[in-house]
Parts: sequence; C-alpha cells; structure tokens
Amino acid sequence: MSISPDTRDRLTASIAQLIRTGRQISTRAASQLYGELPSYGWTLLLPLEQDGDQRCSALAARAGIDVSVASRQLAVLERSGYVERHPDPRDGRATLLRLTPQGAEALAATRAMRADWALAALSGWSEHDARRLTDLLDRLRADIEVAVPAAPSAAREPLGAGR
Amino acid sequence: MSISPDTRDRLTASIAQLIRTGRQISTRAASQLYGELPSYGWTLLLPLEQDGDQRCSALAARAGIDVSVASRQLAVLERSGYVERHPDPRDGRATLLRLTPQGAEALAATRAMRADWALAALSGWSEHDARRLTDLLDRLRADIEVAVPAAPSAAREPLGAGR
DNA sequence: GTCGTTCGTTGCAGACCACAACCAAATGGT
DNA sequence: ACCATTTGGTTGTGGTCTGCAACGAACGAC
Repeated sequence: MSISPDTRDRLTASIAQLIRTGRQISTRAASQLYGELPSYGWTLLLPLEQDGDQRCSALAARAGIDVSVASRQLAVLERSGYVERHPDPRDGRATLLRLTPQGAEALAATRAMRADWALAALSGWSEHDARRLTDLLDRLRADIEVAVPAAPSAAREPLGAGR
Repeated sequence: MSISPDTRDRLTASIAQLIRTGRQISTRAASQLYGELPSYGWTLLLPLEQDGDQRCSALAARAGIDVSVASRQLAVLERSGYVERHPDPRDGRATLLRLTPQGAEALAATRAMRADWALAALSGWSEHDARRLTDLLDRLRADIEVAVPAAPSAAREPLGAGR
C-alpha cells in the first residue's frame, strides 16, 4: 500500500543478494570473520558474554536454531574450551553454559578481527549512513519476522517456552 | 575511520542477524518465497529471464556458486521442465540454458507470491525508507564483496581454524 | 508414587556447498 | 594435420548446517 511494486521487487532482490553474499563470505572468508572460533561460535558465545550463563535452549532460541543443533555446536565449543557446563541448581535437567576465559578471549580476538574487516568494507561510509542502514535493517528484520507465516514458535512465544 | 566502533558493531550484528533470519525463512516459509520452485530456482532462473539464454558457468558465476553446484541444480530444473538445454552453436562443449514457458510461468507465480508476502512485511514502510534501504543495501553489498579477500591465501593457512 | 511435561542428547535424513577427477570439445603451436 | 594445452560441464566424494523423531532423565502436579 505504501511502496511501489518496483521498489518492493528491488528491495527483496537486494535482500536475497545480501543473504547470498553473506553465506559466501561465511564459507570463503571464515577466518576473517570468525577467527579461531567455529563458524557458529560467535552466534552462541555472544549471548553468553552479554547476558551471562544461560541454558542450551535459551541460546538456541536466541540464535534461532533448533535445540539439537545448538546442543551439537555447544559440545564442540565445550571441547575447544570456550564454554563450561554447570548444572542448573534450580533444574536438574538443564545445564547452564558459561563462557570461559578462553572463550571470552577468542570472542575478543574475533571481534577485533571482524572490526578490521568491517573497517575496510565500510571505509567509504559516513557515520550517518551506517547508522541509518542499521536502523532500517533492524526494522526490516523485525517486520519480516512477524510477516513470516509459520514464524518460529520459540521466538514468538513470550518467554522461550520451547515447543 | 569514518564510522564509530559502536555503529560498526551494531551494523555487523544487524547484518548477521538478517542473514540468519533470511536462512530461517528460506527453510521455514519456502513455499511462500519460492512457490513450486526449488529454493535455488529463483536465483538461477531469474538471470535467464532477464538476459536470455546463458551457459551453466555464467549462471554459476552470477549466483556466486561453484559450477558443479549449478550443474546439479540445473539438472533438477531441467527434469522439472523449467529449463531446456540447447547446444551452443559456437562452442560444442557448452550448452545454453533456456527458460521454458513453464519456467517463466513458475517464475511469475513465485514473483506474485513473493510480492504478496513482501507487501505484508513492508506494509508499514514508506516509499522513501524502502528505497533508501535498498540503495544502502546494494552499496553495502558491493563494498563487502570488494572487501572480501577472495580467500585463497587465508584459507590455506596451516593454522587456520577448523570449520 | 504415578503421569504428563520439559530439557538436552543422539540417530537419522535432507539441502547445499566445494574440490578433485574426469570426459569432450576447442584452441594454438609446429 | 598433429598433438599438447586449455576450457566447459558432469560426477564422485566429503563436509557443514539444519530440522525432526526418539530417547532417558528430571521436574511438577496430583
């Protein structure tokens, strides 16, 4: 109703292309983006750093992946020494993941590496444009998530109710 | 040097999140996005519609995937009747892919379906914002592509992290 | 104590991807 | 014309990421 068909098509095409490009650099320049972390390390470790210890299901919901996937990936991260498992004192079924010093260090190293890369990619950008793009991007993602028909049940539940 | 570290971090995070969201809806709402086409159908068929008959390697390059992947996916599209193979009159090794009427029809149906979906997702957007986002997105993608170091050197590093 | 529910792990299958090996055709030097 | 090299495309193989289903263990309600 608000935007023209042409703009709409171009926008969806641009999004698709960006997603494709993102997937490419994920596989091609993994070392530039993730450092010594496995490719999914960033997505799972960052919530631990920001919000402290969490359980597997919470991380899975945050990352938007199935619990089984998170379980496997966290097992790798644990073997690499980036996270530790601690039993949840309130729930014997759950285990709380904790970021280890090595994990925090790897996260920082990856952050620095990614910053260098982004610095080069965004060298021609103004603060104004970058911030505007970020805002529009976040808004777009939020709108997309609500518009997806069978939206992620876990993410749409008020409080990580799993399924 | 132009943008602040905070904005840079937020922008990279937003991009990563959008890519993740895109992957999700690709698997979860595939019927809404691709219709009766396989998920890669859109990416491969669209260049055929826009620029006419092309060879496999050209489509692969356009899509940013390996030729072997394109070959397999085109085989599926051919079995589904969306593309035809014609020998290249100028090069006996190559085969030109041609969009069939069924392929064009499927493409149009997918386009309409995607338009409906995008219409809902972008219902709250103004023409101005949508167009600005598209421009920024394209510019970003172009900058990212040149910033990615093509990765042959970094990927062969012995110390490279496991992926 | 029993029953239904939830947490996390594991088995399984599918989609996508790239590299390497390979065949067929074109190209170029002699 | 001949043969070596290059190029276009297919197939074999292996790897990653993903979700679903089944499972045991622990929780909560009764």
